[in-house]
Amino acid sequence: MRGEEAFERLRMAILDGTLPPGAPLSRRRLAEEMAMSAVPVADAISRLEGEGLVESRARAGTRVKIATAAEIQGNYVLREALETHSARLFAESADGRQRLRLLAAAERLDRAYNALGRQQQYTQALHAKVERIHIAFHMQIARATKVALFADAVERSRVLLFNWIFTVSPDFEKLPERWHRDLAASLAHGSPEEAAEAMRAHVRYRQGEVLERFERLARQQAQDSRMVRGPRRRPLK
Amino acid sequence: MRGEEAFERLRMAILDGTLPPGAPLSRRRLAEEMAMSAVPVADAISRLEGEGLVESRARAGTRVKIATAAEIQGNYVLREALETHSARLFAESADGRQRLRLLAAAERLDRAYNALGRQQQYTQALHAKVERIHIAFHMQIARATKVALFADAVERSRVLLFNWIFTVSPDFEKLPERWHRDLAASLAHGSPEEAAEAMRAHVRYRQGEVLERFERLARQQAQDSRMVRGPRRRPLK
DNA sequence: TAGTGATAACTGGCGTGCCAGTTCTGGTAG
DNA sequence: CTACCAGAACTGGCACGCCAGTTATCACTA
Repeated sequence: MRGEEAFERLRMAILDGTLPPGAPLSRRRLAEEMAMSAVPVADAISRLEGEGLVESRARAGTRVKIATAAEIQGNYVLREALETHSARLFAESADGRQRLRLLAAAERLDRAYNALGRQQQYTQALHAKVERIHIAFHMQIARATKVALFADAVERSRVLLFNWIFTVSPDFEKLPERWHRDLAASLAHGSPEEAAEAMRAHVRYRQGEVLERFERLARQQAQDSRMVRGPRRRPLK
Repeated sequence: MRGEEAFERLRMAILDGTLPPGAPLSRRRLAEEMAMSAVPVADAISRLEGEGLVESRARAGTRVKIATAAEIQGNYVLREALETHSARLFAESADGRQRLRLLAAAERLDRAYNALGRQQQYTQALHAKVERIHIAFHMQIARATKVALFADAVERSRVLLFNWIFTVSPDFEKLPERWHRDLAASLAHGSPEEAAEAMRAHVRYRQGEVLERFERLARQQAQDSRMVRGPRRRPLK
């Protein structure tokens, strides 16, 4: 029971940005914060490591995983495979009610993104909120297939990027006005092939931009740490 | 170190059929067998549970997961998504050497299946050996993409079924003579679309048969356990 | 014989504590 | 100031042992 609680709380903290990539996860400190012993915390961390959310080096600390550009790239490849099939299955077999709900969800999601684009400045809290709606939209498609194993795989792949994407702040004002509404229309009214192709374009759409931002960020951070390696290493957090 | 060892050994034992679906995994017994304490074993089991290979109920025992028909079905859906994309990427970007190697691997794999079909009787050891070649063939396609995250996802989905499939013994003599050679030819010489469609057909090929066998097996086992529930429950192992 | 129930054996969850290895800190020498 | 290094502080891996809850056993009853 306590192990489950530790797992869920840590997972949530990573996903909502409370524990950003690179944040240290000390077994003892977390155990104290959650009012339990170190054992269930260690088990939770071990499971999170299995999901790829966390990285630990024996006796040298555990931190929230910092993705490499290659891993971001890989995540997009994986998602293209999963979500393209998800779209195909949706177009093949979703019922009328599911199609209508998807169109409505796309409407809400686009509104949220457009509102984000009109904000004066970027805040992670707002970004996190909209990304949660975004993930819900895609999960609505995946879950309509009624195949739990498949929907779970889609969710895991989304969750990985969901964490990583916080380290960049996209140009929200440049996103297409009808970004998801057009996608939803293809899924709801198009053939399976059209739905799959629409989703493929959708997944690929921001891949290049995100990758480029990540690489720039990684170069910058490498340079930062090289600069401080002269006199002394900086305490990471 | 010991935890890693426990994890790998248990994983291997599940995959090669030493621990078939339903086999009990007692923390203390395994710890004794592997000459370590219960902690690393518990951690390994926890991670295996995260991968879906094992199922544990608090204070009532842990066993190797017995798949339901719905999960088998879901596994095929997931694999269709992953492997279809895998095939597409292979056709798009594999180099000449990789294509030649794939054709050769298909040749070997078909020979192994044909040999299995000529065997007088089914033995699990032989089946396991051929299935390992089978999985290696598909991983050769996935790894050619050079996308680790994606190849790992393909492997995980394969591994799940790899365990479950042992509970049925297919009609090996009815398998197509050139089952994988034709697939490999499509991947090595066809367009990305042709490759994807060939893989789709390949994945779907035995899905129906496997599912039917599983359902029949499940019904039979349910009936068995209902019969012995009259006088006394049978010790499961 | 079949059914029942007390109980012994066993299960996974977890608290405590030690260990060897890594990282951080502050004092010292140049 | 900078470079260095010894020791303090902290890290994750693991052993041990207890606990509450589940399951198997077997004498006993009808």
